[in-house]
Amino acid sequence: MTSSVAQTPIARKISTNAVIRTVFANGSISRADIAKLTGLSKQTISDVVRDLEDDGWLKPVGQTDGRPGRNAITYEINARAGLAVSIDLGSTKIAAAICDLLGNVVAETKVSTDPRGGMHLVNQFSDLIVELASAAGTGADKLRLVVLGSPGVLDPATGHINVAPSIPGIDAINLRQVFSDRMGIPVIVENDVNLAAQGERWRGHGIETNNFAFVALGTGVGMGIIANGTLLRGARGAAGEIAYLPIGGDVFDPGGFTLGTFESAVGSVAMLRRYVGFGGRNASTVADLFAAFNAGETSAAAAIEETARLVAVAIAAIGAALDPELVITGGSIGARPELVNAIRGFLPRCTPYPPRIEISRFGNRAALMGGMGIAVERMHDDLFGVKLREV
Amino acid sequence: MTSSVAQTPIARKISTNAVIRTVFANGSISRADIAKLTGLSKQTISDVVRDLEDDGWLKPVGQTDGRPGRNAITYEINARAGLAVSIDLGSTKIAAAICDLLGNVVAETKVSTDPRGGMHLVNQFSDLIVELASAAGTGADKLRLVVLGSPGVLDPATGHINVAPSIPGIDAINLRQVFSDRMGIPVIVENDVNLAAQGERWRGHGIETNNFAFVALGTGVGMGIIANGTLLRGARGAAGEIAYLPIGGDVFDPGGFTLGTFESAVGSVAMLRRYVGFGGRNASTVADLFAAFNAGETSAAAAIEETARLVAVAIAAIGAALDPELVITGGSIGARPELVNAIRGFLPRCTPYPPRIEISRFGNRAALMGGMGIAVERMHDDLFGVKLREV
DNA sequence: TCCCATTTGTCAAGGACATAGACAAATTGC
DNA sequence: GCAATTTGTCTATGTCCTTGACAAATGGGA
Repeated sequence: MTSSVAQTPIARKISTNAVIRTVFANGSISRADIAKLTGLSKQTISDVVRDLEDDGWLKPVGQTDGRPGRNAITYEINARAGLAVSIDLGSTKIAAAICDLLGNVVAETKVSTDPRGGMHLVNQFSDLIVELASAAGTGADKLRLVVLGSPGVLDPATGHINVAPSIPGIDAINLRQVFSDRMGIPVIVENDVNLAAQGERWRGHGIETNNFAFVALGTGVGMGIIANGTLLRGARGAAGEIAYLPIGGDVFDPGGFTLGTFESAVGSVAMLRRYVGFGGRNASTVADLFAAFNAGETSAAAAIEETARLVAVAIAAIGAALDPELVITGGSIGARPELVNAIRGFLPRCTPYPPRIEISRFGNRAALMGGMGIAVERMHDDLFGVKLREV
Repeated sequence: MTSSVAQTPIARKISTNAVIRTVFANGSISRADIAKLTGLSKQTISDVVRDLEDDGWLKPVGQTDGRPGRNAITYEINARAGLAVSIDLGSTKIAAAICDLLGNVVAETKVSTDPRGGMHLVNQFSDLIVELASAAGTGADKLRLVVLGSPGVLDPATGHINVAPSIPGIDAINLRQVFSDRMGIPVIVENDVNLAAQGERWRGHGIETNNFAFVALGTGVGMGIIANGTLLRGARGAAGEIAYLPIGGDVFDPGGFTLGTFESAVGSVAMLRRYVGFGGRNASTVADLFAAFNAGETSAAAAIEETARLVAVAIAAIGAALDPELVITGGSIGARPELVNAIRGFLPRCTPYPPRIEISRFGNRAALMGGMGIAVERMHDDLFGVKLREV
């Protein structure tokens, strides 16, 4: 009788959520306008905004001016009220950034990966975060979340990395758990190519597309799939593992098991082997090969063309299975316009409805961007999400 | 001031939804137990149940007995309060059924498809529905929804059928619109293989699996994909159109454009051609071919084995792209255990993580089941769903 | 300069919905 | 027959939202 505990938090949550979303969508806005846009009453908006301001989520930012009538106080999101970390773990480099509630990058850095792997990486991440937080003028205790992109196949339930050939010792520990315990905040681990797809979805070519695929071509190959607007992970987290596509070789050859038939046919090693096979002698790296191509060398052209042909067939297969509207390419090979143009040439000859092909908007920052996108989305959910009780 | 209009329907909607879900999940149940399970107060449950009973959604059904304390009145869903129609349109047969809110079939029938196609089919559907409603002891006006499964590629937004080679004149009209106007209730049009996948998801092998594919093998081939627990349609509704997979032939051969490379290689026509090529002479239909196989004929065995090999490669490709936990096969060829056993033999030799393979639980009723599953789900959503206003 | 239309934001009253606790009614078991 | 138990209603109370009135603030024109 003294005081009821929490009777109907749901109605206020819904209102709060509506207010926050409106402010996110409209930037600096007055309470009167929020009321008009949400359809809620002025009174309710005033109450909700007061609470949000008291808790630091909104801040008054100015006044309307120049129109008849009393000036309104305008409010906007206090972006610094929520900060999160995105880390892209690569075999040679680690990129990391801190972003705020609006997705603004407030600090970013890049270092060499500790070659000892395993727990040493956790230490490295931890140091990196402290350093970034300091650069952002805040404490590590203000961070709410870490999103970590890593190569390898991840168990979607636990975030445990099952196969990560290029990072030593990382499949031996439960990276998500260990790292989360160390930092004291939630850690989300996601495949780096999946993150790249999310990055394009968030602020890249996929921003208006609910069905697309991000295809990474480099030393290895991989794919991130956005279908119905959300990321596809598959039953064991191995969706998009196109290394194993039965294209470019004999799938019944047991050699394809370990390396993957398609990866063996279009990875950088295969491309260079192909170049040598065609008589090329002036390239020991993929960059060299493309330089040779641009210098007019026919063996380089042949190597690129054959690779493009196989990639086009793979995209045709993906198109038949998933019907994407768009395929975004990235990675050291996939980001080369020379290759992509060749793919564009082959595609209409092997599939009746070729998807559009674009090169990643973010280059090698795509995964980092995706991590930030997920972090922002997750922060919004945690802070303002309306969760209905499951019965 | 006279009376407020509809201030906070959301709280009551949430409570109502919780009650309905609890009754669905638990069957015959007392108000006191609903209160315990939902965590809502007895008072609220009594109010909500009274409203639901007044509107005909719940009905009292008995009393508890044998335990100490006052006996409780138990309630259950009034299944007949919502009826819907599922229709599976095939090139030769139309199957149709009426089901109630709980998914019970209350009337079912099967007739030959009107060969004139087009508008004649709408007439046929309409007559069929009146007849079924009468058999179910109700009027057609009690029906809330029709789900229609059809071959062909459907525009996910409009439900318009773009390509349906086996049904004449059906791509010339907006079937969903015309049929819906005729019946005066919403019509959902969905690809038949997608519906089959939904059927397995609802009450078949996919009931506990969030990531699986239904592969239909017969005169044509097709696939329905359930990923993250929901159906994948793709950008143009063509997800799962594995007829065009670059497997079993040269994808750069323009002939594959119209028929589809994979379909040309494993459809029933290809299978019979292959049988003849191996010297077989005793089969003019696929059923004959399997009979010949079971009689020990080697050319039949060879034809089946080669088909199984190609299907296994296709499943490997699908596995690489989607990582399903399970592949369910159906269709006149895909439902044959002889073929599926052969596929199971090939699969581990061409992919490192072969998915489980099962034959459809419902045979040629899978699409009809899927339509009922969608209808039931949609009725629940319409009747008791909690929709938050989008800002 | 003054007044008026316009807009903002608060106040006050009232309704819908939920909760908690008291209590009557119904039932079993000793 | 009585105690224990369970059901379901009644009463009181609190939160949240809405509506309409109203004060405060502002620009524009007479």
